[in-house]
Amino acid sequence: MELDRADRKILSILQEDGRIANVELAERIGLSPTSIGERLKRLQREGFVEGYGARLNPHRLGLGLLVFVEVLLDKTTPDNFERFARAVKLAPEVLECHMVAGGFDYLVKARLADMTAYRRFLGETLLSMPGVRETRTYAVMEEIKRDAPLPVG
Amino acid sequence: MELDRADRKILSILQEDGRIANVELAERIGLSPTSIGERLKRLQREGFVEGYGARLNPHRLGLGLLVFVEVLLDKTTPDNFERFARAVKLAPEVLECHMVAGGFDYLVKARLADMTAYRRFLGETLLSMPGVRETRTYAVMEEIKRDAPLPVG
DNA sequence: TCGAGTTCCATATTTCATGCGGCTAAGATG
DNA sequence: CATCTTAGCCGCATGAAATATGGAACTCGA
Repeated sequence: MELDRADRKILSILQEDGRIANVELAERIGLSPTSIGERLKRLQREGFVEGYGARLNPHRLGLGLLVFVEVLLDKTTPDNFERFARAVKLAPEVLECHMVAGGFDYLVKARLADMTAYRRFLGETLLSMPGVRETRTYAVMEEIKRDAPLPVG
Repeated sequence: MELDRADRKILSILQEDGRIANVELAERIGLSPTSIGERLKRLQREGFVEGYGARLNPHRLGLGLLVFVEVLLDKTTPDNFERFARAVKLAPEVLECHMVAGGFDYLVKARLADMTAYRRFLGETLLSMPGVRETRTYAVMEEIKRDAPLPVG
């Protein structure tokens, strides 16, 4: 399945403004609203568009601290990985978690109110997760680039 | 400015489905569409909602490789930081970039097609950025948790 | 008790999404 | 070359939704 120029434009615009009206989207691309609607439905059916979401301001919500945590597991039992993954998915503070190749096992991205909240999170949540042996925390001092759109062009 | 239970519910639902109809949002919360509309407009005006975006599937778009890169700068000139930040914002492969406290200066998150594309990106983009002294790359083997909603409850 | 402010709602108007039928162009087939 | 088929696009009509307006109920403080 190939994407033509119009498809990419649709995806690009929708990434920036997911609530744009179909008619406006159509005139910005140069096709009729009907065509755009059909294309968009196809893009969703084919799995290019997974959904839509509001972009919230974390600082406005009292989540002023962004941290990345490198996590090392005890390698003894292999199902430690599975249990750790399950625990991570249940923690609302954790926005992302990835298994990586290299000097550690998981990279965790989390948002919290402040350092006090982070210390509690580290002790009560992260270090209490099954199989966690060691963590290294990196607190973000400045967010240079945040949630950039995927390059579709 | 305080958020009550209805506000939080609006934000929570909109994070998951940014295109939900106002009427449906209203009945899921238990208020009239008019009230929900007023609240939503206020939430945008006050900066809680910054915008809306489509969630695209990176793998479907040929961006199968997710990497995190730790970057160290030459600390000689202070405006190196500023120039590096500018360069990062212009690179479409870079989805996030944060200045961190700890063993390195910046953490970069980038999506690329594959390792070949990453090697090109590393050489032609990252290492060519002003003031970059050293990088450590961590390729993601498995995405445990991706783009979780902010906890608003 | 009175007035101001806030929150909510019902209604009306406008705007939008969507389904349907028709049109055209490109490619396949005899 | 004629014809058939398919895909993509469009206009139009209909139903649904967003939004503006006016007004009711409630809170709070003077």
